Amino acid sequence: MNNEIKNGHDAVLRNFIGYRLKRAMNIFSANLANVLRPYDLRMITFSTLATVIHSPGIRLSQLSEVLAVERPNLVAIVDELQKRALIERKRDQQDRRAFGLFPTETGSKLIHEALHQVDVSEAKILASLSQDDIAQLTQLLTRIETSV
Amino acid sequence: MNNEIKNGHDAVLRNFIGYRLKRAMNIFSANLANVLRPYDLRMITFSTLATVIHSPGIRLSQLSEVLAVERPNLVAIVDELQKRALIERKRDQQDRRAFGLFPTETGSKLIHEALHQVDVSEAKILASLSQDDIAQLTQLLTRIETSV
DNA sequence: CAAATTAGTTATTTTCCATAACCATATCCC
DNA sequence: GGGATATGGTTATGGAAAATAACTAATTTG
Repeated sequence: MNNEIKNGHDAVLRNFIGYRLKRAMNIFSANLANVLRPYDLRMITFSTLATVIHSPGIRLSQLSEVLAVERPNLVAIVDELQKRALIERKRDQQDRRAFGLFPTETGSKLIHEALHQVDVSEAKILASLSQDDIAQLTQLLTRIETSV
Repeated sequence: MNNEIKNGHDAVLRNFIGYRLKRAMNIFSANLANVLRPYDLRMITFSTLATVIHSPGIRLSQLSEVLAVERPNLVAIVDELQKRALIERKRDQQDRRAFGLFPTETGSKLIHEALHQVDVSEAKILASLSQDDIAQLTQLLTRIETSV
């Protein structure tokens, strides 16, 4: 209804790119949560599993750097995924402090299905943007990311 | 150093706009936290104060809608700002359930200074983008936001 | 006027994120 | 070789953020 009026109150904040990024991101993350619910995955378990699939043998500490999650907080995530038999920890024989993380067959199937669904749902959100728009957006976001 | 190698592990996730949005947003929000620290403001107190300045007399429930924060969670925020004498609650005489929120002189000065600093710091992050790039980005983000 | 709605609040829970401290193993370097 | 130092994973803990249920006072609706 009166979306204009309501949202007008945040006119000051709308001057900030950070604010707009957050609003846009909220749409994606709310959507992501919905899409992942049937798979009993959250954003962080999804990201973790997807990364392990892409980089089998990756270590928890590497995962921590890549996903920008503190090491301690990843332990429970990895535990959970292992308990559900989606990934497994294998002792590294060269460095016996470390584990390599590997997907199981189940985990692999699950994440591929989930990835596809996430893809589909993102496409819906972005339906009003052209391919060029999306490429442009991706590029701009990448430039922001690499600017630091 | 080997940023390429490390970040390469998230190649799967990089296909998602949502992931890139989150990464970009993280840069802004980490920066924002730093800029606001000297003012003893957090993102949420900053947004609240800025909105009250722009819309004096706004109600907590309106604020809740605008900022997408649950009502109960705003109570403590407003309490805090009021305790610090940055805003005040004034009973609405037409509707005596409600309060209007108004900035104090102190609050107004503080937020204007903070807003300026945030502006400056955002500009630094966006230094490598042209004005056109920024306009383009803003427009794309707005389109995403209004697509739902 | 009774019922339903709205504004604000309290209380509580869950999740998220960060920090400190620890054990086991590996590396450094004298 | 062996002690100091660093690294990988873990435990424990606390604070901040976000969500829900339920309550009160006041207003609106029928």
